[in-house]
Amino acid sequence: MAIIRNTIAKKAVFEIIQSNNTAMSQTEIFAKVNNICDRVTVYRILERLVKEVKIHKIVNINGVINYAPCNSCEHEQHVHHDHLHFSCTTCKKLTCISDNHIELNMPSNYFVSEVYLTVSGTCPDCSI
Amino acid sequence: MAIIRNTIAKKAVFEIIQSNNTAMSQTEIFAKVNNICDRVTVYRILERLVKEVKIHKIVNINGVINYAPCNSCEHEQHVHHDHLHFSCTTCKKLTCISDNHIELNMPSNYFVSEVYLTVSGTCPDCSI
DNA sequence: TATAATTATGCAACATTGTTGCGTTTATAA
DNA sequence: TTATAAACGCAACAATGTTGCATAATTATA
Repeated sequence: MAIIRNTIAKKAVFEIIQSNNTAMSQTEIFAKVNNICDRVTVYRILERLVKEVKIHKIVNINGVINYAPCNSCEHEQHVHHDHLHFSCTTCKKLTCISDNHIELNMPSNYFVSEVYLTVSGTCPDCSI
Repeated sequence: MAIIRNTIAKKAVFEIIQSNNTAMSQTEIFAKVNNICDRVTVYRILERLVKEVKIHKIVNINGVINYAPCNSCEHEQHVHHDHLHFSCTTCKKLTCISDNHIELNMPSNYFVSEVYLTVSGTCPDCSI
């Protein structure tokens, strides 16, 4: 079984994600690590953090993968985040918004592991 | 005002999307057009078809953009598709599934234009 | 403490997906 | 039939993500 190491770069990446109020892409995160580590290392750290369920992965409506901390969601087996993601078409920012639980009506034989509810539109900052 | 042309390549692309039971990526579509046209042309055709609301754009959980026909959704201003998208983690296929309407509980100042509900997991074909 | 094992990193190279500019071709209206 | 705008091909580029491999760093253990 793999032993998890908490390296300087990993701590820095996690810190950056947690202290931001919107979800961030790899590019944005890498821009903030200030060359502590390589671009590839950031990708690998993100992969590990996702696997450790410390952050989660969300795609915005343009297909760019974003990362957000797993604070609010005290998920049972990581199923059903009780929040939705707002993807602003103007500033491209992705924001987590708490919301009610979603009722699904799935046909049989589909095994559901995650629910992603993303809403696009204009965020308060851009609708002024 | 722009005049819309219905070219051979455009007809072919639309035909391919419509006759497939899962949403398709540009790569899959291009593989099927059999060199009628260039790779770039496929991108531009897809762009036009989206603008004409003949197809719509969905991202799968890996961030790859997929296209599906706008058959079922008799959308009012294209808001609220009454279906969800199932993104299979095994075969990566994206399937449209009809579902009930989703009730949203948005904070004020957020202007909602589109709702994307994507569920990931294992599809019937992969769960055997 | 020394050494082995394994985890994490850097670098280079590559793959995939999507975009832009520009000259040419083609479809449509008059 | 011809003018015009739309669509196209090609080349080049940009952004994002991945892989292989040698090296460095950390942890286990002898």
